[in-house]
Amino acid sequence: MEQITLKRLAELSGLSIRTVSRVLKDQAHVHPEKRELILKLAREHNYIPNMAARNLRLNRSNFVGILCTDISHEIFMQKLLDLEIRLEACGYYPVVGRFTGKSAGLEKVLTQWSGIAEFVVVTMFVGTRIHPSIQEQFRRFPLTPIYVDQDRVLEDGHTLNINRATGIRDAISTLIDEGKKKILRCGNLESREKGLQEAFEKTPPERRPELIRLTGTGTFENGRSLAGKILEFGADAVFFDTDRMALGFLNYAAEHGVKVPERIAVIGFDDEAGGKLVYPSLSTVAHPVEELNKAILSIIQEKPEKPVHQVFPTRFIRRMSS
Amino acid sequence: MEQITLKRLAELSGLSIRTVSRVLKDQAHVHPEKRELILKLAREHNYIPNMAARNLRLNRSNFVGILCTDISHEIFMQKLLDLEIRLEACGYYPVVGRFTGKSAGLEKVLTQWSGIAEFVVVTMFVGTRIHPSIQEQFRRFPLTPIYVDQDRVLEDGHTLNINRATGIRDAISTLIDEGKKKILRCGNLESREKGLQEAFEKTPPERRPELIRLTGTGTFENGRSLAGKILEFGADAVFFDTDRMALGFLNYAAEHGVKVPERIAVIGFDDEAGGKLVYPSLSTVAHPVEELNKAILSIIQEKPEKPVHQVFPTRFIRRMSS
DNA sequence: CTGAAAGCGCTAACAC
DNA sequence: GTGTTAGCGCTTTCAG
Repeated sequence: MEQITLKRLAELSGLSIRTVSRVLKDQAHVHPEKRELILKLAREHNYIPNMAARNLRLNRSNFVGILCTDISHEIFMQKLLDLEIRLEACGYYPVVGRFTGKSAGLEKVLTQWSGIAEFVVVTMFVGTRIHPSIQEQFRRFPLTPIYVDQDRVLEDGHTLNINRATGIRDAISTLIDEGKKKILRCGNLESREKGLQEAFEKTPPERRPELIRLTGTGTFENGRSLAGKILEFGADAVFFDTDRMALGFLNYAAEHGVKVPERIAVIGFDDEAGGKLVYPSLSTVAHPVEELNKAILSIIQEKPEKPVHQVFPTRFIRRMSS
Repeated sequence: MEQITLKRLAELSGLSIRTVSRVLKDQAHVHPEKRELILKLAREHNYIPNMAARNLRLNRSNFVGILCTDISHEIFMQKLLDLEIRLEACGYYPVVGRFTGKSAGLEKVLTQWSGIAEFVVVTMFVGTRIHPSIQEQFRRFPLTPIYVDQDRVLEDGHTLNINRATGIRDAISTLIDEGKKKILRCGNLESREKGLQEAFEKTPPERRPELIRLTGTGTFENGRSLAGKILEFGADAVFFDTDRMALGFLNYAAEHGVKVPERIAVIGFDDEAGGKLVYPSLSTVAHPVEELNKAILSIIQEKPEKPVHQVFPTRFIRRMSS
């Protein structure tokens, strides 16, 4: 179906483009009769403005690029969903692309998005640091990056970071306050270390429980396969670096009749949806999704000259497993 | 940062736009020296073509709208992720928007997407039928809808449907073949009925198990709260209309020490990721995600004149719960 | 009140 | 080999 244009509408009505435009944008100073005529014609021909043309002319856009490692990862998903709703409320729409940290793939995406989006929200797994050459690459494009969760300030764009320590500290503190004597931490994400230490440090030495560390890859399978070992240690509480691992552990516990939290309290990190579905439901540390997205939106709307750099705290969510 | 344009590059080099364009598009017939000069200038000024302008001129686009009820729903998520990868491989990117079936919200989205995307993939929950007035609305926009899973043919666009019966029939047949005597089906989705009946009908009357029906809302909570009742019925197998419900049941079973599948076999529908995480892992019926998305891609690439109407079968995935 | 016209940044047919 | 030019569909300034 051929889309009708302003020009064509002008021809059909015998009026000028300017007048047609006035009517369709509901501006004043048009003779009522001519207005009616144009409106009628527009209706008959299903006139729909071409946003690409409008945006080009106005030098703006209503799309926001979202780059992430893997949207299927639940945390990204949660963030994306929340962000999408907020964007849409302001007439913006997310365009999504994958970014694994490779320069080649990024080049392609940014090329395709140039002139169509103005901002690109970059959310990667923590630990996947943006390489300086990638920043350099961004600088070449007319797209302003909003780096999310890079754990440091990247001067070429806006940076919104997440303080993982707060939620973890509260989680561990709760365990300590409730008298746990042997806490095991499973995983090897550096980002989980600080909160753990803070919780121990603020506890008087004589009340500090024993702390055991066990490395782990972060996957469900890994959590499941480490479960036997963790139980052997005789820990009465375990903090997993990821909900996935914690869920793997709970899976094993359910299979082997290990009582949680009676025999061992379990806390994860991420607040994935699965944590609410299992029995017992998983205590965890949640990302500051809403706060983060509000900040993203304000950047997109206000387009601040100066780079914005903010940090948002995580929070402990207690459920049944602890 | 001001983006440099072809025009400006032409001024700077003292050559014409045409020549600059030739060089930048790597076309022949340009004097090597001039080529070098332009290339140098382009590099220095970070020339990046404006896709909005290019697409406008070429009357095409590299964005595909995706409308769905709720991307956070895992099934949508799985489909979206797979589709995104396929699209990106061909230089297309998904623009996502929410669509709850309301005409007002749709109007806004379609308006913003007109001229920017050419196709809109519409995926709603089954049972949420597209109202004719919505189809009418689509017709007014220069966007071709690709209706997914509407369980019937909508003539104003392409329709790709899912045959739920195949997977469900296989699932139930397995239960029957393995000697289950009392099968309970829980849920009230009409779309789950056919496969169930097919399985019973192809079984000789004397071997047909008893069939009990129980309505259910489809949620995790609902599955959990119906568990007691289901067990009281003395069913030795239960098919849930959704994995969510099945997971709720398994959660209850784990809590109360009910052996699955020994005492009761459990099968869900949807193949959500959570089904692999629980213990015992959930047998389920999977959507034809890849096949569906391949079809979507081929429509987008080939832009067939005639509406495409296809149906894809679901399939049974056996895990530990049955 | 209304219209002519410039121009957003890019493409490409058509000259020379 | 290279330049001129006419748009894509829209907005908006400036004249009348």
